[in-house]
Parts: sequence; C-alpha cells; structure tokens
Amino acid sequence: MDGVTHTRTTRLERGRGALGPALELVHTGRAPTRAVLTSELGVTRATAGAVAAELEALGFITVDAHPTAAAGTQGRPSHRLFIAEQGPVVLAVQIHADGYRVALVGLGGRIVATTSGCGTIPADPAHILSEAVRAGSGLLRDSGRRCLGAGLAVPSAVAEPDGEALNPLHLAWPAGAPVRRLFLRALTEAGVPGVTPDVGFSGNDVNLTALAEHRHGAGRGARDLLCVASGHRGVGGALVLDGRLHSGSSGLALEVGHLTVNPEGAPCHCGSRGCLDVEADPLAFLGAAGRPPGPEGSLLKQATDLLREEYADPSIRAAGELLIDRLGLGIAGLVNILNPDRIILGGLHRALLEADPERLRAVVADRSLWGRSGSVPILPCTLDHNGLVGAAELAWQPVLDDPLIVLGAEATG
Amino acid sequence: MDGVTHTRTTRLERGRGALGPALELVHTGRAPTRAVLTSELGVTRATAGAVAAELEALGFITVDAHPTAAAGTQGRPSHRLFIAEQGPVVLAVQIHADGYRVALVGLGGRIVATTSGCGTIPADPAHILSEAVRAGSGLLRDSGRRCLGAGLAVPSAVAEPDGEALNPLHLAWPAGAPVRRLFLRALTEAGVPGVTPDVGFSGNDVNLTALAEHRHGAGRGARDLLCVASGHRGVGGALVLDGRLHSGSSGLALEVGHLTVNPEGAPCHCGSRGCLDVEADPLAFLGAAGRPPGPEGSLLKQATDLLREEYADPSIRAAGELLIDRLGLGIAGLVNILNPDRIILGGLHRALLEADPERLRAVVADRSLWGRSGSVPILPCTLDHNGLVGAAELAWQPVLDDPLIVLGAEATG
DNA sequence: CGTGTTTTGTTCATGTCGGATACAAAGCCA
DNA sequence: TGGCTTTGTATCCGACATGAACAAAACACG
Repeated sequence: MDGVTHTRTTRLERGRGALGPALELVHTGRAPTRAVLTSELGVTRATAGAVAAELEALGFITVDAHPTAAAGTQGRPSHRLFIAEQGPVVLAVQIHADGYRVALVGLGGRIVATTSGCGTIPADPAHILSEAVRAGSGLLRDSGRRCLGAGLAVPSAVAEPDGEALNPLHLAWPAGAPVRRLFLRALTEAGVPGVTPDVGFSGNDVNLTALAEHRHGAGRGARDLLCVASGHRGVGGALVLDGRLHSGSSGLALEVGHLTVNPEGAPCHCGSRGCLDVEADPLAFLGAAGRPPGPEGSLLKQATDLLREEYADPSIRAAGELLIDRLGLGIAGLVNILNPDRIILGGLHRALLEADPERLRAVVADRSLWGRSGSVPILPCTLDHNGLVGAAELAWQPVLDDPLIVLGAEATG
Repeated sequence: MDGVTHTRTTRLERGRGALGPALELVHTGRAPTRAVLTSELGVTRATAGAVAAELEALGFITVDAHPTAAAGTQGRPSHRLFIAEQGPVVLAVQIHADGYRVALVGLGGRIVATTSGCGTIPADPAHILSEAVRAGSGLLRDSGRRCLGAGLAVPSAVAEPDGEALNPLHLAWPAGAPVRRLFLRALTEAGVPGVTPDVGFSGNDVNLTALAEHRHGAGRGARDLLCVASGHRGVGGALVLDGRLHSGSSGLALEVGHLTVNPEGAPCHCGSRGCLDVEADPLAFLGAAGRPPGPEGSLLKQATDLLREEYADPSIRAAGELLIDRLGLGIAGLVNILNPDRIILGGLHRALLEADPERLRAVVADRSLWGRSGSVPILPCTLDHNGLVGAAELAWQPVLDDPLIVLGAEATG
C-alpha cells in the first residue's frame, strides 16, 4: 500500500505529520488505546487509526487483537496499544566514579537488558568507552533487537557542539576530553548501528536525569521542570522547558553549583565562598554531622544512609536541617530566576527532602519572591537508573521527531 | 448522530504551513526579496512565490513591480518585498512612572504614530489605561489603518495566566491589580478591534524590552538572549529562548533583582542583604558617587548623565566601577545558570557598559565558570521605545503564528 | 432475547499544501 | 546577438488529514 515514499525533508520539517507526536505519546505512556491516541492527538479516528497502523508496521507497537472491555464503560472497547515486545532499542552508556553501566533501552524508558563494569576509571576515556560499548554490543547481539542509536551520560558538564567533558569530576580524565567523538568512534569500531550518521549523543548526568524523570518519572506532565541533584561531589542542575532539555547555547546551562548560599562558608575552587557545590553535597553533610567519610561505600551512600537511619539523632538532624536550609536558599534563587512549575531532587537532595519535606518546602517558599512561586511542588526523583534512561532519551529523540527515519537506516541486531 | 465531533481545530496545529514563518521573516527583516525568502524558508521557489502572493493579498506586504538589479550580481534580479505602507498595525501602550505612551506599531517594529501623556499616575489603574487606550483609538482613527491587536507594558512583574501586576513599582497602583482585564475592558469600551477574542496582552517592561531587542535590535539572531536592565528603581531581567519569551510557568521568571552580589550590602525589602535590586540601580549609583538624588530628572537620567559626562571624575569613576563589579557578579551568576549566547543591557546598565565595556566583560568572564562562557557577547540595547515595541510584539505574535486569522476578524480602522 | 444506544474502527472521496519539473523572464557577459 | 545565470510561474503529483458513511463490538433495557 503506502509505498516507499518520502523524498527530502524540508527545512520547514514539522516532524512529518502526526507520526512523531503519536510515537511520543506511546513513549511517554499517554496513548494506552487508539481512542486515547485520537483525542490526545486531536485528530480524527481515521487519522489515528492510520497512524497506529503505521507505527505497528514500523515495529514500534503491537495492537491487541481482542480487546477486553473495561468495567463500567459503554460502547465498543478500544484496542489497546502496546510497546512492541521485540521492538527496537537504543544503547545507553553511563560512566560514573566507580565504573560504567550499559543498557538497552526500549520505548517507554524500559530497560531491556543491562550490565555493568566496575573498577577505577583509567585516565584515557577511550578505554572505558570502548569497553562499555563492546559490552553493549554484546547485549545487542544477545537480544536480537534492532538498535536505533546510542547515548552517553558522563559526570561532567558537556560543551556543545563538540561534546567535550569540561570538568569530569572524580574521574582521572583530562578536562576537555572529546567524549562524544570518542564514543562515536567506539560505536563505529564495535559496529553498533544507528539511524543517523551522527548517532551518539552525550550529556551530563544531571541533565539526563531531568530528561528521564520528565518523560517517565516524577516530572511527567511538567512544562518547566527544574532538577537539582548531588551524587558524589558537587551539585548539578538541569532544566527541561517544553519537553526539551535546556542546555544553554554551549551546553553549559544550569551549572548551579556556584550559587552562593552561605556568605561565610567554605572556599570553593571557583574562587568564591559558600557555593552550593561545597555547602550542600554529601561531603558537606558528613562534615556537618561530625562523621568524617569512611572508606567503604560512596560518599552519597554514606550520607543517605545516615539521613535515613539516624535522623532521630539530634546532631544528624541538625546537620540535615543545616543542609536543607542551604539547599532551600539555592533553590529559592533558582525559582526566582526560572519560575519552574515543578522541582525534582535527586541523590543526596532527594534524601534531604524525604527526611524533612516540610522544612525544605517552607524554606523555599520563604525565600522565593512571590507566595505563588513558593507553592511550586518539590518532589523526589522516582526512577532507577535515571541517568541511563536519560542517555537513552537523547538517542530516542531523533526517532520521536520523525519515526520514518528508521526506514532510511538498514540495520539489524 | 455521527460526526458531530471535531469542530475544533486540530491540536497538531503547526501554524498553517509556511505562511507564518514567512511573515516572521518579513517582520524581522530577513526576507528582503523573494529569492531570500525561498532560501530562508527552505522551500521551493514555487512555494515561496505563492506565499509571497498570499501575504500581498492579505495586505501585509507589497512587491515592487520593476526590480532594479543589484550591482555585481548576475541573473534575473529578484523582486523586493516591502512591508505594506498602509498595512495593519497593533496598538501598544506603555505605562511608566511619569505617565503613559501609546503607539501604533506596524510590521518590523515600525512605530507609525505615537503620543504620550504625562502626570502622576492615579491609584486606579483603570483610569490611565482608559485614557491611554482612548488616545490610541484616536491615533487609529487618524491613521486609517487596520488594527490587529493590542499589547501593554507595565513596570511590574505580571503573573500569568490572569495578568495581574504583582509589584507595580513606583506607581500608586495596588499590588495585584488585574491590569490585563482592565486593559481589555478599556479596549472594548473604546471599540478597538483585534483579531482574537482575547486580544490584549500584558507584560513587564524588561521582558518586553528583551523581546523587542531580540526581534529588531541588539538581540537579532541570538538564540538564547538574556536582558538585564535597570530603569528607575530595582533591576529586572528577561530571557528569550528560541525566539520566545521565557516568562516562567506563572510569568514570574527572571526576577533577577534578588541575586546576592554583596553579602555585606544594604538590606533589601526581600529580607536579604546586598541584592542586585538595591546594589546596582540608579539610586545605588548616585549614593556610591556621593551625589544624592536631586529633584529634577528621573533617577535614571541623573545617573546616566553622571556616567556619561563626568566619568573622568575619580569619585564618579570609582562608583561606576563598584557598580560594574556588582553587576558583573550578578550577570556571571546568570551566565552560569542560563548559558545565554548573548547578553544585552538596558537603562543604567547600558550606561555602565558604555562607560567601561572592558571592565564589565572582564568581571563576567572572571566570575563565570568556563572560559567559553566568559566570551559571551555583552551589548547595549539599541532600540528607542523598546518597551513599547515589545508590547507590540505580544500583539503581533498571534498573527505571526497564523497570518490567516486576520481573515476571521472583520474590522477596519 | 432482540433491539436500541454508545463508542470505536475503517473505507473512501475530498481538499489543501508543498515538491518536482519544465518553461518563461530578466538581467549580465562576451 | 547568443550563451549564462538567476528568478518567477504553470502544471502535475504525492502526502496527509478531514469528514461522512458504514461496520463492529460492547452495554442497557424492554
């Protein structure tokens, strides 16, 4: 029927009709049935039916043959749409202080297969990237799935457009390592296919956490989503605007670690004092609690364990409240500048929020300018492996923008 | 029985083809000829020709009948596109501390006619809005132009979605005055037509300055544009992302006045100390210069006159450098958070930049995190009446999004 | 139990929009 | 004057969404 089609994309490219929006609805779990798809897209049943048929033909979804009627509804039951069991995936790689993790991630942010490697990260980024990509390539072979792209998360700000890791914190990597290029080369050498010639995206892990949570977690439905998180050392931030990551003109936006939250605070390597980076990270909490970091477990784990298990201890509680107050001050400043409609917190900050939700919300409300802004919801992150899922989102994005590009790339797993 | 559904326009509305983008190109001066329009839109000559013909039929543009060849070019000379001489306009109103100003603004941000009224602003916003709108209505009658909408600029943060002036600085208005509703009512009573039922938009004046400069001034071509300005008291900010004003989820974004730039500084009404609002506005400069404000001339005028005429005086220079350092600190913080690709300064800050451009750029580069971010261009605003032009942009926006809506509204000036 | 009612899915004719191509027009250059 | 280059236009066609009519699959109710 509808043939091979498709000439050139114009510069007015609107994302090729309703296919892209439809796939995005499926991806974010907002299209459980054809009927919902119809209303969400705002098109006629005819169009939604055609779109669903095309998504099925492309292998993204399956439609149940014999729908069961939901209880208490009238009319003909709508066919349900499922993400295809053996549908395409993307390869996601995350580098962290203790090693790497690789996953195949399907539509809907579903982790299909995952593996990881531990050990100290060598000084040459190419080594660990190659190792991770080879591991991912093995997962791909085993799964028999088609791969549409790959994404990378690193614990560093990533400069656009070249994809250089500017401050690879707590890795032995040189500053400015061209991680995107190295990742691309590793993919090419391992023979990992993709849908576009420039397959392979990279991004700093807090940015990707925000993206993942926006699509599949605590940020669902938010228009302007602010994410603040502290994993190991330092504090990171990210902003999703209208469903797109705002990473600034050169990829360096939301470096929130150097907001001043304690004028008499500790000196920071940025030259100032009392930056969020040194006042509200796990090390700062352990210091305030009078528990110097021990050898076992990451700083984050030590700090969150303390918060979760010993918050009754007055000195721990005092340290927690101190950090909450500092964090709240920083967040209030961000609220005044960005006026997001939701804030989500990860890592240590999630644990702080869960230890005493009211205090943090009160501080933010108190220090942000307008009462209305003070009522912005503050929630904990909810996804596992959200950095990894976020890296996958980067790779999925071109497919969501135009699902038909998969026709151009011939590749099988 | 069937098919009653789907009266409404599709939610996929992409802005009706290439017409909107084409009008926007004309509006921003990037479509001088049909040939340029063709390449800028990325469509075929046939399409661009049809689009230009339609814009001409709608009365937005005129096409010269006998193009003159540009020197040194080969081939058939392209017909030039002009904004129609007697084309439609929008009504722009700006309220400021000393009165109001009204203008008819055509495509391209061209002020076609303007008038103003002086005097103290009465406590009831409805009065001055009515007076201004009546003056604008008179301008419209005299001009004989068709009016497509109206926009309002006020010196206050404006809360969305209701359009309330939260902090009408230096006006006797009550906080929370529903200026959008009052403006709409004044428009209706004066019989000013528009293209949509909810004609009439309002916005804080720094936001609108940013919008105007982005479209027609120093911000042309920037993708992420940050604007910081200080007019009378306090400091305002605004951000344009991808050509759209980012005003936050409730219209309160970029309230940059309460960034801390001097931990030992003066107390601010927000409860903190050393906020940009009280450390880098005209009053702060006059105080630092040892010149208490005099009775004649606005604070802004007194401050900028001092900067422009007496910068050789060491005490004036010292005060200027002090404010530049504080401003630079605040801007550096914003650069770290927003990573814009251009910054423009208005009001006092423009004068500070012009007094010593290198110092400000050096401070920002020094305090922003990455050298690359430090190289962000910092420019002075260039437009006259940029708040007024920005208010007009708000009114033009629906037309730029879909030029065909003018067909639905029957109205003549 | 059969008949309406409601909701969903599909088929087909229609219309709009932009692309592709061929051709015409309007200037340079020799 | 005849190429050469660039721009504008006429015509055809494909892509895609609409709208209406029809078919299908459930429930409601006498």
